[in-house]
Amino acid sequence: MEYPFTEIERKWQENWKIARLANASESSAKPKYYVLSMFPYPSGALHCGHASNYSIGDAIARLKLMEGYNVMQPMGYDSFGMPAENFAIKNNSHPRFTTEDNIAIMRRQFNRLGFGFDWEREQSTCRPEYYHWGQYLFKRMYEKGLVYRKKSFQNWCEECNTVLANEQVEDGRCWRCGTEVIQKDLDQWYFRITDYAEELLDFSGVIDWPERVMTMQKNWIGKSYGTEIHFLLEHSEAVIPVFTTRPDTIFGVTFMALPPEHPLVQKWLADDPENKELHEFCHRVMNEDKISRSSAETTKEGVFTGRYCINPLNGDKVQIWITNYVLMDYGTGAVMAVPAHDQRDFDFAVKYNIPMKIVIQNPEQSLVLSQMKQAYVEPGIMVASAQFDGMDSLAAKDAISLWIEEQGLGKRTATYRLRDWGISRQRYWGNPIPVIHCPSCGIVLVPDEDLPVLLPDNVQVGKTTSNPLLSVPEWLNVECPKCGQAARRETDTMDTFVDSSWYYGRYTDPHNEERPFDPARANYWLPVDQYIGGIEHACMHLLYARFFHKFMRDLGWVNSDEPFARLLTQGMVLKDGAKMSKSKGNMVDPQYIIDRFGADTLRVFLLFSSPPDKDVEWSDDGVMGSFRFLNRIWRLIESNLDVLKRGMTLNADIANISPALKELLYSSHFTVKKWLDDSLHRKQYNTAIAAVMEHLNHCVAVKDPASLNDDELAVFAEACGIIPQLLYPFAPHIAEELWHLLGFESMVHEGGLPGYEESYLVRDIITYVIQVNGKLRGKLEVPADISEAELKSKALELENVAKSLEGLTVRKLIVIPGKMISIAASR
RNA sequence: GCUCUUGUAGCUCAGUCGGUAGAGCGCUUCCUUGGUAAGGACGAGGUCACCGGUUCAAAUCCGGUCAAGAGCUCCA
Repeated sequence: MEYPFTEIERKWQENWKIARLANASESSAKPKYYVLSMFPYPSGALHCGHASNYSIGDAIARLKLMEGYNVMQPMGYDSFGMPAENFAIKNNSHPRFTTEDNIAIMRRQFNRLGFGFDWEREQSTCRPEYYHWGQYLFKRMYEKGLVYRKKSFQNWCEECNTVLANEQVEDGRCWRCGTEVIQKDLDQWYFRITDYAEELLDFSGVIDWPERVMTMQKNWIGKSYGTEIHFLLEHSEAVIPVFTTRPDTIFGVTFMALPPEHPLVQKWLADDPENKELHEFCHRVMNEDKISRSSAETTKEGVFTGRYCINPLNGDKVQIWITNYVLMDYGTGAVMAVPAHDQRDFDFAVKYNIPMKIVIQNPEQSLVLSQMKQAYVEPGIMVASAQFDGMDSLAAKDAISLWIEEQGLGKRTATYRLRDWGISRQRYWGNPIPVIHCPSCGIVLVPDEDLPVLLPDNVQVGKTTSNPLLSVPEWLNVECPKCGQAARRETDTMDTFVDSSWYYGRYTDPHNEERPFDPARANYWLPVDQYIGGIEHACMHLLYARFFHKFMRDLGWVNSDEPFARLLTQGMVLKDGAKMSKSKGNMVDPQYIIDRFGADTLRVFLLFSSPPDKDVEWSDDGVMGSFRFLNRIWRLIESNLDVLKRGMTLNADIANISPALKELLYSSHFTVKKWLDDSLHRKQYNTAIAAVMEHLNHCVAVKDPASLNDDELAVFAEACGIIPQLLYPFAPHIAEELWHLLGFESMVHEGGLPGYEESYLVRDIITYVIQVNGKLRGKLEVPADISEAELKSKALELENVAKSLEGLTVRKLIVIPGKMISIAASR
């Protein structure tokens, strides 16, 4: 007989709704706990990955509910973006409709899984009530000087008429239409995230983040310390600032490497239209897509400009080359090349026959220029470096930097790998940037009272090759809010990562019509106590959200430094070792599992199969195992209901119970202790569930409970009675039903966390293991209060022990209390 | 190339302070049963990837090797 999961799950989902279990309010005497799982893109029917991720969040939410917190667990949808637009094109519909349809499907399935989401706080980023405040934030950011427009080269597809992200360029061609991608100099909107680079490196404001994620962010931001030095252009006033992390090699500079985009290069090109070689080279390099351009495999190339600059330290004349391996947007966009001590410069110098100069000698084996096969990048002894000769190169770094500063030739500084965040997208389905372009006033922000700039509905998605917004004249053409002249709206929309950078704040005050959220309400809930999501967001979403939070803090809207105090990065659901995906055809439909075995079975399977931060390997047998586990629990309690109800009214006198029941008593208390530790502190729900399984085995081992005496019955009833509580975070429906069957009027979480008695964890008979020279030689069952002397003599008397000690002298006898005796013996 | 993670039963994974190698699934045998993709009992199955070190004692600590996976990789 299968337990009636369908009725049970429907019943308790209804009861929770009536009791408003998931609806959080700020007026509570309990301490708050904000559990948040990263919101999904509304793709329609849930897949196993959703079920798995949100099972973790719900387990945490329910644990905290039991623990007595005022828990908020909201849910929403990251509904703007290309996938939604493309989905609508494919289905010949409008993204607004397809998105809302999908949301309805997902909400229904979330409810079928029994997740305790506060639907009164639901957000969807494509709704005007939400994106209104994204525009408002954009404006505040603009006012703070954190938004700017910059012309820069972008991957551009002529056919689609849009900018492509780096990952949308495949072999130099557009991923959608296959058109060759060109680089186009475009005006794009940027957020000045680099202003916060330093602070984003500091994680002292978080409580518990995976080391891995923090390392990834630190690497991504990539702070490097170095020195900025100014090289003077020969026969000119112009200065070329360079950034280097190796000031100790400055005396070895033999050429200057500039990218074609460098302003000086651009000026020379304009001044010298006849120089074909230069023009052709620059044109070719600039039109290469960024991926292959910045790949280490790309062959280094360059052209000599015929110009020189002067090394400020030794007055050397330095050739200036235009190259394809220097990036305009890192450091100062110029590299002082030291071929003898940098592999990239070495490769380039060899190819173009540029001289090299050794300025750091290998103390092990002297370098000889003509014999060098690669650059010498290790530390060494300074040579050919004027007053620094003979110094250790590591010490020379500081000495030279100091000298440069004293001479006013430059300064010590740090550079970051992190770039400003380009947020412009030439697509329809995104949040419109609230800007109007006026021929006389220039860039004018849309006044707050005119927000939100609504996305027009009457576009024909997919019918135009360019941004569909360009084809809506009544939307596009407006009066300038300042001067009233005819003006045009900005047609770029914002990167969807902007929408997801502050949604956690909107949940705290979801219906505010005056502002994104009321600081008082936000500060009640924030920071998010537990955030849950995939590690793929380590350097994107999680970094952007931290940036936004710090910005909002600087505005005085929030009083915390970090948005997410604790972070859990969950694993994926795999099948046959690979991620479940439509293209692989290895999808499992969670709805089928829910219909056939129930939501509780699915949740238990997903949580039991591995720790939350590791991947789950899908297994039909594993699902069956979870289902059987719940059925065994059901039978245990349901078939002994009358006995159990009576037993729960009794108190046990442990002097009066059999050894078997004593073991059960131990199991109850040990299991609760382990469960509390696993679920609450270690967040290892798999082992917490395994502990319940083991405990269940002990309960089931009690045959014929009706024949137990009253003291034993009390122990048995306690052992069975804790199971609903232990099950609640993972399988809440069956837990509530069993709790209810046992006669409780309340809901499980109102019973609080289960407790244990330390005194029941002490056993009065202890099994000692005896080792002789590290080998197991015997076992000894003794009372717990035995004296050490007696224990030792008993151990030595054991037949096997005595035999293995024959002819040997005991050198050492170590007693590990409560566990074992180790005897070291030799001749 | 660099960094990190993992390697334990057929499978998925536990193993806390170094102290008797464990759960679930699967498997063997048996019992129950004309509601069975069911229930119950007993059991088998491990060189803890490999080599070395520390220790009375190593899956656990240290060093090395191998294998698998992930991230970064012209960042001056």
